[in-house]
Amino acid sequence: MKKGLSNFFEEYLTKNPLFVNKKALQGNFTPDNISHRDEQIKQLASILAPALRMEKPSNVFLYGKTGTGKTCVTQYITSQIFDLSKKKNLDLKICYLNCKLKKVADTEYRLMAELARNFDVEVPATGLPTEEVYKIFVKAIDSNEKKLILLILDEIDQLVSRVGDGVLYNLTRLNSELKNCELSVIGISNDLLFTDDLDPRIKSSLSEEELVFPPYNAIQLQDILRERSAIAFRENVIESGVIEKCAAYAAREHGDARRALELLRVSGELAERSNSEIIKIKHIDEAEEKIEKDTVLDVVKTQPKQSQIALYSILKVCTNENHIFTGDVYDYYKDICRQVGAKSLTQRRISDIIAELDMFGIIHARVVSKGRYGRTKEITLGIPLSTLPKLEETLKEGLGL
DNA sequence: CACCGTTCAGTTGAACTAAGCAACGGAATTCGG
DNA sequence: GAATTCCGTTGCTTAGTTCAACTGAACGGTGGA
Repeated sequence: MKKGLSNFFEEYLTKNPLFVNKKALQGNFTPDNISHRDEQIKQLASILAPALRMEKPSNVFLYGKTGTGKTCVTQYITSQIFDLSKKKNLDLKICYLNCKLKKVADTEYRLMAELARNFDVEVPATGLPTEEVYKIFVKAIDSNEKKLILLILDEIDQLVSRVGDGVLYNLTRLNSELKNCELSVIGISNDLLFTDDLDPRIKSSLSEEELVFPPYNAIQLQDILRERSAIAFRENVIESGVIEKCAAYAAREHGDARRALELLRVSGELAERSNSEIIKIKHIDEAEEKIEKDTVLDVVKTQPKQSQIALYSILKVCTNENHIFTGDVYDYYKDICRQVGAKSLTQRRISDIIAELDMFGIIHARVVSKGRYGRTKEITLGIPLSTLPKLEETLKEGLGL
């Protein structure tokens, strides 16, 4: 047994790996050149260029669906600016914040607290007035030397939909309060119509410039995949047609490049695991399934207990009927709570939780009117049937059922 | 048949509450002289 | 007497609750053709 294991490891090491540099396919990788985004790069670069003269660049808004390169382009440009500014000894600071992350930047207080922490100031998680946190932040950045800050707010639409646009107003107002310091905001939004229901004053001051990132088409995705795979894999390990199929998959999903890359990476991992010398088309199908399963499980595991109970109820009710509504779920939910020994929340809250689960894409909840028989949310599962058993098992385990 | 008020089962927004936390200030304790 | 520690109070955020207004199409009744 032991012998077998060490043999296995030895064999593993002598095997020719498919990957040379797996990082190139991972989400946070910023490549040296980004294809099919020349226009956006040029524009964003020229908008942000004044930073290198220590002049405040205009505020910018970037729109585009997920995986269209918004974050990638921004990070590429800002890191270049940062490098250059370092060489020239400029006091330039770049803050990147993802507003979607729960418990990090999903309220005004937490956003400011997190910003302040970026400047090495400790801010308690609660207890202070938000106004006070603003003061702390201002004090932290507005020291004697002149300074320029580029604030990148990713998924800013999430923040605004949760807490309203007052935050943005306060942010823009901040500049007038700062004496030696200037602050530019780069807002990144997945929602193209985001600014429509924004206070016009905020809109005009915050989106002085706007950039739209169109989705990639299949051909462009292929280019990107080829480029990255050239870095990531050894030569000639990809069966012909694999790239094309990956691209096609992702193009179907509104041209999401991140997804395409992940698909290719996981395909590679699966191929390697199955001792295949090359990545074959069948690995893509396996990868597709695995990604779906993994992301869902990942999201579910990190959900608070109450959400898990709610989801479990939905799952259970769903297996019996195909059209299910909030009321059914809530009844079942209360049962489960009793079984688990958890305090059951009100229906009001469950309604919100269902909406949250919908946002994660695990379920689809649609408000329907059933005429005289009321108005409710119609809930359907948003995940493939193949992941159901595993999901149910995970939930059961997490809840101790 | 077309029109219209009623009705249901939640949805949705707003005000409110409890739990945790921080800061502030005064009281109690400690300490060195 | 000064410095330090220790509560108690006040005021904040946040998650969740309570309250109440609102919703929108099917139902069922009415009236007109």
